[in-house]
Amino acid sequence: MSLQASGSTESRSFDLLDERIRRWIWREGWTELRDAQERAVPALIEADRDVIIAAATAAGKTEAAFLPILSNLLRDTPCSGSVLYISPLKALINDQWSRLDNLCDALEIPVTGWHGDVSSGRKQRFVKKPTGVLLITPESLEAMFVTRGASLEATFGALRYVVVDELHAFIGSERGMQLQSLMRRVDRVCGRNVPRVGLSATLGDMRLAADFLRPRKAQDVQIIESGSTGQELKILIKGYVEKPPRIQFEPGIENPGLEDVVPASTVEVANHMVKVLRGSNNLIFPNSRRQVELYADLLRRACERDGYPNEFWPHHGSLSKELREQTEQALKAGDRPASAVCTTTLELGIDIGAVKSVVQVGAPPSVASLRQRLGRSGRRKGEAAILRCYDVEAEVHSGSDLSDRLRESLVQSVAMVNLLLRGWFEPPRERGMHPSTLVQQILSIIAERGGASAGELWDTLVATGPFGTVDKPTFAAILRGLGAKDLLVQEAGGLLLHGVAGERLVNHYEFYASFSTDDEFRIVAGAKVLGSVPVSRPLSPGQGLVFGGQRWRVQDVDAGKKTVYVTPDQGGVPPVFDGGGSLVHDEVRREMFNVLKDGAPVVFLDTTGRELLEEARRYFASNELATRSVFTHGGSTVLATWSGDWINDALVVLLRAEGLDAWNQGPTVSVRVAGSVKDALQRIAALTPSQTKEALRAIGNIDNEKWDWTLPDDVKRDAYASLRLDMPGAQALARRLATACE
DNA sequence: GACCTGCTGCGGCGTG
Repeated sequence: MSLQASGSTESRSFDLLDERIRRWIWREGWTELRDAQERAVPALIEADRDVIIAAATAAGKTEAAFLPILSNLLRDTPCSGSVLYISPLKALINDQWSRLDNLCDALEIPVTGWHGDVSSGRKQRFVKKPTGVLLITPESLEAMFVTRGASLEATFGALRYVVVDELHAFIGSERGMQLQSLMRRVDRVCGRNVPRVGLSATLGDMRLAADFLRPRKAQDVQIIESGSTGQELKILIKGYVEKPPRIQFEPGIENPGLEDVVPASTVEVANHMVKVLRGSNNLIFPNSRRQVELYADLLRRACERDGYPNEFWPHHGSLSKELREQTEQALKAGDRPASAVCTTTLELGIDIGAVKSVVQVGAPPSVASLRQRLGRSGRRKGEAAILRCYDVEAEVHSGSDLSDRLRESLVQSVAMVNLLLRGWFEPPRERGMHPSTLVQQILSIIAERGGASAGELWDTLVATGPFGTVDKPTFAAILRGLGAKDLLVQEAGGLLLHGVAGERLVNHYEFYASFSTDDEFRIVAGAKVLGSVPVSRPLSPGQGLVFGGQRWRVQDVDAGKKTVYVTPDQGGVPPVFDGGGSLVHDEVRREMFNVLKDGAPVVFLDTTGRELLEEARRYFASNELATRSVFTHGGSTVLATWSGDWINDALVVLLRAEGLDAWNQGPTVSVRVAGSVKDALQRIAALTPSQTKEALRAIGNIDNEKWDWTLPDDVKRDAYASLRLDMPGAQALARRLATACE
């Protein structure tokens, strides 16, 4: 048997695969191995190194990893080795289980899915005979360490590979730190470094990804990067000027429709979408759950109005699993057109079939996110990827602020598309300390091993683990803090055990996730759970509600059961959700500056968009914003920083510590008090690192991550700064701005 | 105005 490699030389990799796998490939009717697959086989088949496979979506990454991995497992009959596959999503585990089971069934290799929705019987079966492929989430793996510490050696003794899917989704977050720590702990249980395999969409900085996969040995990670497909891209940004609602809200009006109370320009956008999207599958990203509900309702109404069956389905994290699956099914089914109005829930790799175009409402949260979204479109060979953006800009009047004058949202969209076309996107932010997750891992290791010494914890988590930026005094202070809160107690011999409070924390299932979530009310209609809303945004009886793509009225709120009961009705508006907005990167703000300074026409704007950009450029030029960075506007001193939010936020913190009322206003930072700004900037530029740390004391609520409440105050402040502020950047900026004053 | 992800063990009840 032989097979062509892509590029029509004979495939040598094919010959390396197990005969049963080669037979499976023939039966599937493959005529060649894709580039990434061809290169992955020799890298993985001996299980002797760490590998990253980075390739565009749908390039066959899963098979690239598993064909050689399974070939390796098949060297023993019956199969006695195992593979640990870690995924960020339960839905992805379910998808991958179907794909792998189809292949593994014929090979007599068991495939076990293990997450919160899987029965304990199936899990038990794997523990009894731990061979084959285990598909698991980081949280379920954490639970294994906490509740099955004594049997881990038996469970993972024959482990040959650890595969991490959607690697990029983990880098830079609490969950990423947890994953790194768990992988380290797996190695320790096995008494050797188990080869790691990272799967990802093309990552910008491969060194960063390698360093995440195998800290301290990144140089030994083999990188398999499969180039872009050279796919055609079609982009259009449509500009709109906001128009007031048809009806100003008055209590007297009976049941106004949503289309009457939202800005008329929003209805215009929705109507245009219906016109161009109907009849095909699309993804619509309006940036927030509230806007998702709003557009889902407007689009559904427009279909009803025109006498078509509905083609638009909502999808976001506060919808129940049933409603989300309904939307996924509609997209996948393929028997009639369906589009999802969604948040980042549909950005990751769950299987939703082919999508014709991607629609972005308002500026995207980041270039990386825009890129990921666009990767969902035009996946069939020869099809272009299509991006449609809608930007609604405020009507400008004499009192308008700078952001409106400069058409910030539209300019940000243009800047982000420019950067996308140039191949740039935000690198993951790796500077975060995440001591909150360190606390979780300390408590977890104590559960796993039935107690641990401070030295053992230091060794596993800091010296050879992912928390390398933590120094000894900080580590000791964290342990002392845990002791003071009765989370830890120390035995006479020095062994650390859980205190009463620690025991309670670890023995509850909420312990396993490294990230925190808000308290929520469930929304229930009859016997059906529709989803949830944050407790911080209460609903009251009688209120109309748009949710899950339909209209409801609140009948009753049971605060004890934390449940809101609704019945179908007309009218109402979508609920308000909580959530942190994403931060804009320095490079995006720099590009926005260039877009405004430039006179060059932007080819992917429509007529209104071009007019709006020209307006903004005229304002930019007539106020000499290309050269002036300090000026007054509407009674405030404006510092035009054109920096990202990490620098802007840090500058605000430092100005406030100087006693000035400052706030971050997007591309600029506004400072209210004139006159003394220059002195303040000069003082800020000269601050020592310990003085900038001191300035952090002025920040109020900095409990950011799940176990921050267990941390000493200054550790918490450092953690906050490492994640959200760029102090050195802000000081350099202050120096520049000080010289620009007057 | 502002995203997302995840979760065990056991008691109680009904059914074969």
